Amino acid sequence: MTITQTQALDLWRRALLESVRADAPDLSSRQMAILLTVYLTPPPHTVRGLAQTLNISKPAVTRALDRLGELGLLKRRPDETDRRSVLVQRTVKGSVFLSDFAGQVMEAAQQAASGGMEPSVAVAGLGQAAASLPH
Amino acid sequence: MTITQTQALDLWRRALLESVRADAPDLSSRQMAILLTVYLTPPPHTVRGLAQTLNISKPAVTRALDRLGELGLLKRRPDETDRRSVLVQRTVKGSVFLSDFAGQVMEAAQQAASGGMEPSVAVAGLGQAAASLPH
DNA sequence: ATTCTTCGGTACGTTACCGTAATGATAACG
DNA sequence: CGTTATCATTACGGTAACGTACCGAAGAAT
Repeated sequence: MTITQTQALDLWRRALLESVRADAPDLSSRQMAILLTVYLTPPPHTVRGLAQTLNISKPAVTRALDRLGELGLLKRRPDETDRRSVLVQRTVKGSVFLSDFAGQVMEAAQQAASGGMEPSVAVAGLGQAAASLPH
Repeated sequence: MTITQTQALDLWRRALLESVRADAPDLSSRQMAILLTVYLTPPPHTVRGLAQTLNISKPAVTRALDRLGELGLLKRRPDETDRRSVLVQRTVKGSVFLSDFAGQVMEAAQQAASGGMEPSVAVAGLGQAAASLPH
């Protein structure tokens, strides 16, 4: 899967637009990153581990888990072998949510690849401006 | 560009992770959606138009433009022909920002396609759970 | 001219998130 | 044992976002 700069941005735009339009749970970047990490990365997942992976503070992870727990997209389970720790686990609802979201991204990818409708002007401008600067 | 469910989620995860780790301007979904819409969609862009496109309130757009303006990623220019309106315009800084971001997405797409490291277990679980429910 | 409509912005109260610092519980070590 | 270290969580103050409601300015209509 190799994509152009324009395709990358248009993919992101289309998927994000769907996500914003629907007044769905509106997760923050951190919440979404945690959710995806838990579902796509081998367990176990602890608060500390997630905090390190995302490079954010532990309380931020705790609060994100609170929120994702309320929504039923994730759940906590005490670690039997070390009762200080908490293991973050997947739920059916979370799987469905991510499955739906994946569908949106896939569709966005299709449309972004097929040109959609009007990439030419805007994209050309972006390419020029960005290429003309040392950053 | 046709991708699988797993590739879609892994792409999103990897790109998002980079974005979260770097303590970059940390834009909200709406802010990002506005930014991308302005850069990838033919002008003119007005507050009201953006509000309709994203299906959010006008004040939300105004505040998002305030923020994106502070960051220099976008700017407002009064419409000469109708001085009630404001035209949202691109900036060099915004172009560079999106160009960088596109790079992250492209890289994430590469890695997601090549399997990265350990998709098997987690992904299988997701597929099963999601497929087993009527949603 | 006087209304009516439409534009973006402001005011207000609410909600949610952040990071730092402190707390409680468990484990590990002397 | 007692102490220290390591979990996650809560407390706190600050910041930023939300939506509803309202406002002044500017155009359109009569």
